[in-house]
Amino acid sequence: MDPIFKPAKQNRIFQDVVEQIQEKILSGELKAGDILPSERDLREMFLASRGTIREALRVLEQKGLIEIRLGVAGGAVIKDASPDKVSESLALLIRHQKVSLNQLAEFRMGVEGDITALAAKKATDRDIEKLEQLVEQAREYCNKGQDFTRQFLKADMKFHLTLAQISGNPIYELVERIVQGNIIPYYEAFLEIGETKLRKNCDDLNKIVEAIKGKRPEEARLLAKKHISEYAAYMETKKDENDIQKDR
Amino acid sequence: MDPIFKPAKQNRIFQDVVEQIQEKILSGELKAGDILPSERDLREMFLASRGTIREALRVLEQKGLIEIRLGVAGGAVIKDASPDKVSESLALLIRHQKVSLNQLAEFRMGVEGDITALAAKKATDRDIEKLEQLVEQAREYCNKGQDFTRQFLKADMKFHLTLAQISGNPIYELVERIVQGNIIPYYEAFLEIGETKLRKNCDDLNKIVEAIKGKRPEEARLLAKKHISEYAAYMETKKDENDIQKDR
DNA sequence: ATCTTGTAATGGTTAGACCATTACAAGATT
DNA sequence: AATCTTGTAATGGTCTAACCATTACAAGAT
Repeated sequence: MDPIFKPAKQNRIFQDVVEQIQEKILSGELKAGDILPSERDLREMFLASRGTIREALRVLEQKGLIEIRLGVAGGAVIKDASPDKVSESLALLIRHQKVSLNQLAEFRMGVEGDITALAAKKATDRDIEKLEQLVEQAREYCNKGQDFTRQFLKADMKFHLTLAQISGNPIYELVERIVQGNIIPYYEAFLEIGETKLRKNCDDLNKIVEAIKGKRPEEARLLAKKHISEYAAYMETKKDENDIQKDR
Repeated sequence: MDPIFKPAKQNRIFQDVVEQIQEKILSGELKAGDILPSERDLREMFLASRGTIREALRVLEQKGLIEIRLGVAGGAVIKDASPDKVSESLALLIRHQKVSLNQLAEFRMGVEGDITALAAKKATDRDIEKLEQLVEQAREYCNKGQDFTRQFLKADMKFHLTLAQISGNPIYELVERIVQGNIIPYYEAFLEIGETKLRKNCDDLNKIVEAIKGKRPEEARLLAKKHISEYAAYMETKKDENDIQKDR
């Protein structure tokens, strides 16, 4: 038998709906804040049943492209781009044990190094001022002792995120957000960091700022890598202690 | 008024279904290959309508946790963890945020450098053998002239992907796939690379392999960065030429 | 032994109904 | 006049019942 005819449509209808709407969003025809027609209107426009439209909306929602609002004047609102869903799926992968914390740390070492080196090249005086403020804040929490570990960690995260912003490349900012969103929850379980270690961390940050101030990218890179590396190693020992404690 | 009563359930039913099934998957109670009960059975188990069950299945499917098979003995099959969905959502973000090619190249320079340096540290004799084969193949396409640009580019991509695999860190492999999936489509529009440039590219790859063979990570890093950088710059000029041509 | 066909299970889709939530306007109260 | 209450209508959330499309498998035909 010769294949004279091509198979008639095999796609699921809701997928077609998803693609059409997604295309309009990505092309910019639909911007953040815009509201899609109501489910009943979409049903008429796509000539599909409401159930099918709703399945399409579930997919778009899960992709992070829309958000549903209830009530009159509600509906599917186009969302601004956000790294949340990337973070979510990465978190799923990690929970599936496909990626270890060590591998995440290894990746982070490379990326933070690149970010810091770039920041050292591009930082303006204003940027450096902001970094100094952040380090100052971190040191305050550090001086207040172990109880403020959480605040210190938040300041530390903010510091690295600011570096990513200074790098001027949104991809780095994105990666930083994703990594932070996935690493921190794991560490939060055992939130007790020795005071000596806290002080050491502060000194690290200070040195990094100094290197950036002096426009020495490669030195900044090495310092950042060392900072991450030691931090990860310390957390790993804490984790082991925690595991042993659990075994008892 | 005192808030004596808590608000009655406000969650959407399909979300509850998603969470219950997802939990069973992540806890390992449901393993890859297992099949969920049929929609009609799930409807009875969750005491929900089939439409609601189907909305939950759409979400789980979009998360990459299940896959739907048609026909008798079909149903929702639990999938193994895979980076596809991370890649997809990140690609969405990149398209949405309109990240520039230059920024993608800048990011790639850093990452490819890290990957190559890591590969130089970890490569086994077998790995190096494989890399040499890939370069050999690339050189063949290169010698056949411009018409084989596409094949050459594919070989070049394979080379970088292999480096990521050698690095032993799945995150790098993931990033490499994402970058390739997002960069190549942009370049494919103007697929004509000068023969001198092709040859230069081959030489680059050769040098990188040499550095890896000699276990010189930092040299390998620099070579890789230079390779990406020059490649991106060349493509940028090609792109400008193309734009001018369009304007006519 | 191989091909064909019927059967039943399962996902895909539809239509119509009703409930829950919410913005807003019209009316009631102060 | 200002504020509170209530009705109304639009919209998402859910349910039911039915039929279509795809597919594995068994029973029968060749």
